[in-house]
Amino acid sequence: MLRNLIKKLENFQPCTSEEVKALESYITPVRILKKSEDLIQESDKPYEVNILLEGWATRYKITDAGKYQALSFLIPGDACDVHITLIDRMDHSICAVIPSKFTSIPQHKIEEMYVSHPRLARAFFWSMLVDESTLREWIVNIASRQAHQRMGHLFCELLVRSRAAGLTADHGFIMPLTQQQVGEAMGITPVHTSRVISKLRQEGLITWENKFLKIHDWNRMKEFSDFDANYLHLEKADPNLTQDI
Amino acid sequence: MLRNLIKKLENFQPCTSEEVKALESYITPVRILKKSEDLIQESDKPYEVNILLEGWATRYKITDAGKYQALSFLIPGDACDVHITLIDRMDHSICAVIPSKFTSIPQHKIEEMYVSHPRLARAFFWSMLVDESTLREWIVNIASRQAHQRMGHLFCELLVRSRAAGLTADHGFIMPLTQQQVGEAMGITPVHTSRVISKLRQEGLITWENKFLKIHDWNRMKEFSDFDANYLHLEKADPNLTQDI
DNA sequence: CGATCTGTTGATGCTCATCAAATCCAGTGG
DNA sequence: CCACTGGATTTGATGAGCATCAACAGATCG
Repeated sequence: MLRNLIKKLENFQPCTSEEVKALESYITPVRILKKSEDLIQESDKPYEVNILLEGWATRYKITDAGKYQALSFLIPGDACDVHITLIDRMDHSICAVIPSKFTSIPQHKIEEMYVSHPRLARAFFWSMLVDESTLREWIVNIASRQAHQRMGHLFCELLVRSRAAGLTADHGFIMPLTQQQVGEAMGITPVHTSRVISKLRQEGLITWENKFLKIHDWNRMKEFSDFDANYLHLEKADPNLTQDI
Repeated sequence: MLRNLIKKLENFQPCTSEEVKALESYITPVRILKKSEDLIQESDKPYEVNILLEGWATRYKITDAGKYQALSFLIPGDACDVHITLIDRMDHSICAVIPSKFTSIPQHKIEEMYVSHPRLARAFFWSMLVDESTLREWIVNIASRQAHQRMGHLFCELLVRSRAAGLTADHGFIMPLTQQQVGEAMGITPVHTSRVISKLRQEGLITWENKFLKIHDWNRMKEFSDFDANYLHLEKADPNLTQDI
């Protein structure tokens, strides 16, 4: 059940079977969310560290002007910040983009983990650093690249992360987002998103059908999108994750 | 010497004199950086948690296309991620924008802190969550607000953070950045930055002279900029920090 | 006190938003 | 099984926001 999470953490360091067991003992019963249902909302008090088991989710905020802004996408194995319970109110919401299954680790189990399994705790800290690094790269992406590159960059990221979570091994992966949703992440309108994607298709860089996205020429796509996976901190992971295999 | 850092951490929870002493015992000798000198560069291995004592700094990245993108500004009292030493290579650089003084806490002292002063460690974790939240708000700011609001929002943030670090108490604060530098953060050119700022001045929202920025009408500025300080997580701090005092 | 950095202003063009309408598709109910 | 419905995507036309190029004024500094 925690397959993808463990696969992901093992990109930082191997997990012993004992650690896996400990992790399994921490988690709460599965919570199932329908499409478009919020897991937690801005201004809610967080009591546990959520983990996505199946499905896809998005972190988002809505501005006063009513604009919806996606902040990151969660894929199976992604966990929220281990220290999140320190804050009183969420500063953003998390929503299931398709029917999804979540579990969580309650606050007191986290503290138990610090003490009894510091190695495991470190793996979660690493994961948190990667999340933070990813936010920085999104700022770079949105602030300083044009829409075409920006979109390509997002697709590269999602491919590498899907590989790192053991969801795919080649250049295609399941991406159950609508064009509008990827546009909301990159700060462009659905209309422009459509134009950008049709351009990527014309260039022969991707195909995207039936929720399945395939990157045709990884090296050309990386160059086109100015993508460098350094920010995902997979230094200790299988180099194939970020290469043209 | 750690005055601003302690002031900042106390917005989360009070520090005992014993904790202050412990913190002081952890830190390394002061390192002085000249203007435009890098504290650490992308791809360097981090060995310690840096803390800015005096001056200003910026986190930044440079894209393949040669575009410089600022990712956040550091003011006195700001610390880098407590877990940063877990990663092998920095994903961004940090540069002094004016002559600045830094100190740091070495990796092994951090681990010592986890054990001997968990309360202190928690305050650092909180600070890290705020940094992450701030990155998310920057994404919202850059992706979904226009340049005028974006700039106003940045100024609001810097004022509240300056107050939270005990650097100012009213509506003015020292901001030693050039227009180009704030533009680099907001993803706009120096030319457009100049136009945006002259508009903010015309509207009577700010004055900015001799590195001193003053916000005239806090409530009007907040509304203009769609600024809501929730993301800085000052829930337990003095409410005046975010109000029109 | 020249040289360089910083800020200002004007003119022009590109990127992307907005408005509008048509097509395609999945899901629903009869 | 088919007609209906609402969402998702596509395409076209127009305009706003910001980039870019250029020139100049003011500030800063060795």
